Amino acid sequence: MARKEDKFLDDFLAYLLARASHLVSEDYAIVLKEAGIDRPRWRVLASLSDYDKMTIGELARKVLMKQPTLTKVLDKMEEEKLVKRRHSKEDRRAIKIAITKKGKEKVSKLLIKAKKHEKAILKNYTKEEEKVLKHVLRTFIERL
Amino acid sequence: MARKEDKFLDDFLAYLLARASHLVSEDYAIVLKEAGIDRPRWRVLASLSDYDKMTIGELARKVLMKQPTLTKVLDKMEEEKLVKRRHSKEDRRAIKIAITKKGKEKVSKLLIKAKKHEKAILKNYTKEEEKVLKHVLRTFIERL
DNA sequence: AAGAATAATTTCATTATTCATATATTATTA
DNA sequence: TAATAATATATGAATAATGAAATTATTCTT
Repeated sequence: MARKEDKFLDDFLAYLLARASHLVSEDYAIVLKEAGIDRPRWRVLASLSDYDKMTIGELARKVLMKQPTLTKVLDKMEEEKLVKRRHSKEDRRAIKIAITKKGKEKVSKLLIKAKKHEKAILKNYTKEEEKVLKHVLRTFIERL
Repeated sequence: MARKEDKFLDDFLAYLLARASHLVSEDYAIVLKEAGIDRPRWRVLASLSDYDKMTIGELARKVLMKQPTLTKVLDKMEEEKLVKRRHSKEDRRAIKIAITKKGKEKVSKLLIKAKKHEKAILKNYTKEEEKVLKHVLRTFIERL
């Protein structure tokens, strides 16, 4: 058996993505564990640090969870005072999720660590490679 | 709010990977559903189509599952006659998993469809972009 | 205003996942 | 070589995730 690329999986995009994603986020999971937070919560807080006051539906798409799953995560996070629920003014069916002060404090340190972690992972690649990688991933997300 | 890249998540590698991976594999899940197979089984069969007779531990790493999870998946797949267990000759603690004729038949059509699906996803990108993307992903996997 | 659609929640049954541990085997080492 | 450690897999119980309905409240369409 010669080159890896001759194998199906080692040249299969969906697999390369899944595996790379899995490894990268598993690697960062150590940081999360130290901070005493799990992945769903981290994702919610990180999302809210970009877009505060999303509806639950919007947030569910961002964090790659099903809506009923997210509802339950938010129940716990609300109890822990990391997020708040507010009825949307525009659409009173919808609920806007906002991050609390406590939530912001928790996430701000993690954001810095996350960026450091990413830098470490990308240090062996050129700026150009990083640019292509992120561009392609970003456009996948837009198109799919 | 200007560009997406100014947001944390939209420039955060782990998130871009997770989301792209999620979307790509969700898109292919339609094909799997039609074929009446679920993701764990598909991953096992696809892995075995490259490397037949892996031990359970090796396979678990390939398919991104914990060993106990995989053992249970294999129990079902063995019952369905998609795979076989054999004691390893070199190490009698270990068990080698082999794909059966039925398993091969099942997976061969899916491999073709998977490649088609990938081609469709990548059609908007240059060969060079595809090369960089896969190279970076592959080296993540090797290094992490 | 009626009916369809949407947002979120709740419930329930099913299935999956994890953790810790058990068993068998192999490797190490004193 | 006997004891100990390490490895590969299996198992069982506890926990969690998922999917599919049914529910409530609200908004949109005509």
